[in-house]
Amino acid sequence: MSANLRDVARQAGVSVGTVSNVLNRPDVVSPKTLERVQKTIADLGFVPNGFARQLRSGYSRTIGLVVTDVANPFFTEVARGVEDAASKRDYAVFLCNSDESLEKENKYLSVLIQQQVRGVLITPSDSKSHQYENLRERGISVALLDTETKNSSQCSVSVDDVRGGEIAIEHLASLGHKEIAWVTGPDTIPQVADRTAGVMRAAKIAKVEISTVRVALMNSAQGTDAVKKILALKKMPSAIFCGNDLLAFGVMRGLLDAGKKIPEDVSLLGYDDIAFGNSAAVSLSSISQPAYQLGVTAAELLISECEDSEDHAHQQIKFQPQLVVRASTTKKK
Amino acid sequence: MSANLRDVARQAGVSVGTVSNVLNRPDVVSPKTLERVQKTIADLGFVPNGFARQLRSGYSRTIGLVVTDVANPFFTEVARGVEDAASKRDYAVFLCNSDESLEKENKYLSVLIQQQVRGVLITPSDSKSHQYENLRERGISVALLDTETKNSSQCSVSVDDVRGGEIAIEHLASLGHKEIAWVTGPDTIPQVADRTAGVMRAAKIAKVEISTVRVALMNSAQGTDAVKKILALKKMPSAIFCGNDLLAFGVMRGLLDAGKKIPEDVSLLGYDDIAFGNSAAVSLSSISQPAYQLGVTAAELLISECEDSEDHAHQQIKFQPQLVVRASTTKKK
DNA sequence: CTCTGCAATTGAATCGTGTCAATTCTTTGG
DNA sequence: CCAAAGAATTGACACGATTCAATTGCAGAG
Repeated sequence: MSANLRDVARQAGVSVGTVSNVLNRPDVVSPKTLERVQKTIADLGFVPNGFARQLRSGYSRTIGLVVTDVANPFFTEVARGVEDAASKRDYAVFLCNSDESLEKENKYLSVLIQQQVRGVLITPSDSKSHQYENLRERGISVALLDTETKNSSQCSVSVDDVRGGEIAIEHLASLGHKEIAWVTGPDTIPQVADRTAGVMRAAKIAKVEISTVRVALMNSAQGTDAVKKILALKKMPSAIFCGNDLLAFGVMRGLLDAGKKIPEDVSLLGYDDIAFGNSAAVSLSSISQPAYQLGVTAAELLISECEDSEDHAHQQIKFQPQLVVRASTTKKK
Repeated sequence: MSANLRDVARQAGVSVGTVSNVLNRPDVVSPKTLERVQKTIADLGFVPNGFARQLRSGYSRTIGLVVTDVANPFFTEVARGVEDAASKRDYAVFLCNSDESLEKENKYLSVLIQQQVRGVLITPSDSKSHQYENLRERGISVALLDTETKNSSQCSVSVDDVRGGEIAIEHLASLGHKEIAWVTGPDTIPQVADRTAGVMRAAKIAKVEISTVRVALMNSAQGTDAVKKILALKKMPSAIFCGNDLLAFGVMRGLLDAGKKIPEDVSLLGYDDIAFGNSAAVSLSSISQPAYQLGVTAAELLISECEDSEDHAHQQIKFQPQLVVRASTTKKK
């Protein structure tokens, strides 16, 4: 059996209260007892029992992170940010993967409630879902990640996806492209909806024609599938903009297999700017997002909300995306 | 405040013990008290407090997963497998990222102990570490992931890394390469050590000369750095074998930047066969591992150990790696 | 030498549930 | 109608850390 607080107290010749103070308010303990007790703790390999702690205090030190796709490097970067920030404040993170399915998302939220997490950071897989209110009623803070919130009753950390869509089209239009394919997932995904809005707005201004090609999931395989649909369009676009980089890699592969040259025959632009981009067959131009920073900021915001829930002002933080030009986009010939 | 067991007992006019029985062993309670208590529970919206429950029972339904690099798609595949398998048995997963640092690993293990996880799945960042015994003494099961164990006192699920190293060199040797660079991380990482062993054994048999190039971390950036060292070798190798695909992508980039052609000037072989491989500048030949399967198997094994710890026989399961030839390796000219 | 005030330390009570020996209630066979 | 067995219920204690009112120790002032 592993040591508990009482064992430490006995061994160090002090009371349990003092050991507890050593752990939670070291400043009230005299330096020499502090040192002695700490040594005993180390000797016995004592680690406080989280349950007991939580039972007494009523709160856990865990948060949940729900993302739509862990296989997407963008989200692993976000997750690293969240984890580093959480770990700094001694929180542990449950990572959950919703695969863009509302059903899986709800299932994981139930699990998180059961685990009594203190807060949840979530990338919604759907724009409207009332489960979050349910969480708040149970005293679990919720912050939206990579999605902007309409109402100011919650925190959110996002990147301006509308602007991202605009930047992309502005870039392609400035290279002379007039027919552009927009390959992306369902509009129920908030980020997709926003990027689409930006695309359409910029297209109107730049007088560019957009052909939308929908896929069910935003991964590489579906990108390759999408190429068939693109080639079947009545007019072959001179540029393709993809909803994320994974899709773009799939599209790239499909195009190359079909004998198309990038960027000579068609320009290709991705979204997320994941690290693999410059190792791709054709180095991929993309819209960059501060993924790690996004994760860190969101975790800090959430934890601060958890701990000072009284005088916490909800914030909506929005980062700006940035164009990164590499080899896959070029002037229309 | 939300209702507790005592409130329910008072309201229903029974003792706390009976309410507890209603929840956990309904068969010993008489039908009519059962019904009455259940109604009271519903009326008060009572939900048992998980902390207290777990404190009393001593067990949680969580496991920890410690990997050396979440940014590596190989590990995200493994993680997906673990999560799916765990979720099927109603376990939640803490994902921790050791970044190949023993210090971070130990810190996370400590956090996991605090959270009273039921078991830990770990990819050791170092071949010798006694912390695991410590976990077992506390009743936390430990299974090794992607690493073979020497002693049979624990479960492990791994891929035959020695054989992987052999396959790689056999492949390159069969293409006529006689001087091969082996680019990899420190030998303290068990997988690296095994692959190195396989490389050396096969090299001896095939009479191939190996130049080892060490990097500190097995990521893409360090791969690019390693190219300088390769180019500085007294004799330029005709083939390069990398410890994982991320390294290989970095090396690929460095070589292309240096004006080398792949595979004409130099063949390049990776390890892990991650999904990006066929989207790379030169489609990457690699040694494939069943990552998802690895995760599923490990999680199932660990959970079965947790639940029948008495009559559980430790197993060491070993998968076989497989050669996948794409465009980056070819006959020596 | 005593008194005061502050710092350090103590340990019993507490959080909400599970357990189990003890107790009460119910049933049944004679 | 009684005794004994079996079923149902009770309630004190345990789990392990936190809290806080009470106590002890100590230095400095008078």
